[in-house]
Amino acid sequence: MARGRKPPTQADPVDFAGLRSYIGYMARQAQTAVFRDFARITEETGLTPGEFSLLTLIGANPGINQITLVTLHNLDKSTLSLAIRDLMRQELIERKKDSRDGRYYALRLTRQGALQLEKATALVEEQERKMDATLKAGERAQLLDMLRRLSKAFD
Amino acid sequence: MARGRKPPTQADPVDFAGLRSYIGYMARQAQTAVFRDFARITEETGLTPGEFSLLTLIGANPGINQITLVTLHNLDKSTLSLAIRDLMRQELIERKKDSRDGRYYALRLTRQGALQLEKATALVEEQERKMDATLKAGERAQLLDMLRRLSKAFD
DNA sequence: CCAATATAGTTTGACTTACAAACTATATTG
DNA sequence: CAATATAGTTTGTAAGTCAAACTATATTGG
Repeated sequence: MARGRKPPTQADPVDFAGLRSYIGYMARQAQTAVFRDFARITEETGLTPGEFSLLTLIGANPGINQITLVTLHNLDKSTLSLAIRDLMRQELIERKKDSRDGRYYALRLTRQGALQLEKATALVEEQERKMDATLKAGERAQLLDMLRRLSKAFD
Repeated sequence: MARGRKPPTQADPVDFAGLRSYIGYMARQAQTAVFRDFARITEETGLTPGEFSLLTLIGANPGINQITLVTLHNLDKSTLSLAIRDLMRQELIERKKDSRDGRYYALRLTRQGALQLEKATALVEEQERKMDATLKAGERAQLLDMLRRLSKAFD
């Protein structure tokens, strides 16, 4: 073994230019790292990151409608419509027409949905602990607050 | 005007459950907010966020090859191959075979690429200043450092 | 030297996520 | 009741991603 190889990539150190001083760039790097790690959770539960947060919101707010979810997540309503359809097909959520206003659906978790959400939540908490390991005391709260402010900066 | 409407979405406050205490969730929210805002930059320069960071890296490291970019950005080499093809078609970069090892391409910005990058960089700096407006003194450096540590947590 | 193996990069196919526009259906109000 | 607004669906399109099979070039043990 061990034939036909060369130094792993570049011998010279790479110049990141200003890239690493951009919050936009670093936020993307962090976010894609988290998502790559989430693949493990997806394997075990069948839930993608987006599905996980939708189920969490529906679980905590039974009877919530799609348009509310749309504003919370800043997605297009057509995008959400497809996501909801998939969750219905997987029988993780169910819905019925609002009796007072037939334009709305009231969304709820199914028994199976609540179960899957519970499993996924445990794994997500684990993932969060892994992140905590890289943070000092108090930094988590600070980070969350800064991220919240950043999101609001572009409203 | 003003007919057939109702309260904007949900009257009751929404329960975010644990969602807002998850770094994973908040990082995604912040990142998508930044990307939505980047649309303005894309309109003016024709560059997507991914193209911007590729051009920045190529600009700062003339002669860099694709496999190095792949490891820096954690993408699949096939994904990068397509991105490079598009940048070539737009004539923002050019490449020539490494004379010592014909498997490598040496990538460089074209004159046009350097120009577009310069324009986009100015707009990105502006975007960063907008984020700074939500941060207190010293927080930017702290945030960048935490994001860097998070990325490394999942290596 | 050359066969075997490793590496750089491309092509193709599939999948995911997203948005926009046109549509259906229901509700409100002048 | 006609006009308008809102909730949600369908369809088309595009970007971004990965994986596998492929081409081409390079290295090295025997």
